Amino acid sequence: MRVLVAMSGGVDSSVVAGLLKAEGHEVIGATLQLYDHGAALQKKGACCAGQDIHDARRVADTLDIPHYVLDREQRFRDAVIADFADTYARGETPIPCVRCNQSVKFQDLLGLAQDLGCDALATGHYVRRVEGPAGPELHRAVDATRDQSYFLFATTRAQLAYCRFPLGDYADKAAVRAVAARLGLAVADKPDSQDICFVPAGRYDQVVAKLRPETAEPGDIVDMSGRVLGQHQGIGRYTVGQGRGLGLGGSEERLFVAALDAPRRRIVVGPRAALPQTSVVAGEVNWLIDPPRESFAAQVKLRGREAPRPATLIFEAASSLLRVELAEPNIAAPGQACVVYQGERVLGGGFLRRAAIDSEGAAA
RNA sequence: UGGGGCGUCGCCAAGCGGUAAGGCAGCGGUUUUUGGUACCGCCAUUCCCAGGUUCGAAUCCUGGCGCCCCAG
Repeated sequence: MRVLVAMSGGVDSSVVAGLLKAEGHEVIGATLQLYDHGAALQKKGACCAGQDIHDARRVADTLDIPHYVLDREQRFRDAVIADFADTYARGETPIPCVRCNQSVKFQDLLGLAQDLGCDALATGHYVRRVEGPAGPELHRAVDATRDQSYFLFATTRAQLAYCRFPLGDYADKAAVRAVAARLGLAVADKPDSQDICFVPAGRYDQVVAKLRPETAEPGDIVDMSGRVLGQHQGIGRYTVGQGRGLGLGGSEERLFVAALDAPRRRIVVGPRAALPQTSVVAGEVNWLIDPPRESFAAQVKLRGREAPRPATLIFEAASSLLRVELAEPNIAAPGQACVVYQGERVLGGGFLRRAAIDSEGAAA
């Protein structure tokens, strides 16, 4: 088949291109230029700009496949970076990787693939696409430590049907690197990417502040009864559940961010034990199954690095809200993803909405 | 300017003559396609200042300085 490979310039997507080529497919490589060259060059381990574009091109040359570079800076700014800042301004915590997957990757790039007459779009994500009785299913990667299914919950069923994720079955990253080496790819030993790709210096509160200055304005840090404990230097530097960076000393018990009150620029803090919630609500829900009509038991993952945990869910079709009752109370940060799993399979998910504590917890 | 109390790391706080606990904050790191969580490491040669007593004091004495409280 003819397949378009999203090549970031990193090891993973390079190996995907190499594997598909070796399997005899007609492979076309595409790399998106998403943000400023100059800034990106300062940073190691980023993707989608500068050096990475060169790396992708080198790999394409090595594999002898056509390679296209598409300038999508404007689109990326609008769909990912702006949302990133806006979300902080609302007092929530964004997941840029999900927004990026939702827009430039699985919409734009997928559209390009179709325009080029491709049969599929392949990426280097660590997830598995499993053929089930009712069509393709999205499953967690074999290597649980690298699984990226959390970031792909918003993928539509149509997108999933068209996508391929060859790395989901690999035991670990070392195995992937071994393939890169075997194929003679120059990026075999390239460091893994990490952090947010579009923030060169690793200080993204500054990036956010440039777009939404109010996120860097000082405000009160209050306890759950509204008592002022100190000052913060901008709501954009915090997320619910965070313990560091508050600068509040003197207490015996550590204090964590319980809620962000954007309108009043307040940060509500409390002891860790006061943070977990039993009920959470998610919006912008996407289902990879037929939308459930009745409540059901499953597992949910509320943060990228935690394991899915048992919960009972009910989807309100009318309001398109997913209501979740957690078996074990957990900390939920508005803006983060609430991904629904059934064992290894991703059933769907949404973005966490703010809970009552946000408006009531910090009574004046 | 009578009486009482206190001054130990940014904050809280052990120590009561034997050569500075701990917690919080902070810093660094590990982990990680989101700076959460978690975990690891670092963090007062010095105890408000100056003398003195002692082999030896943050711990005892004297004098300052600075706070706080009760009286006026």
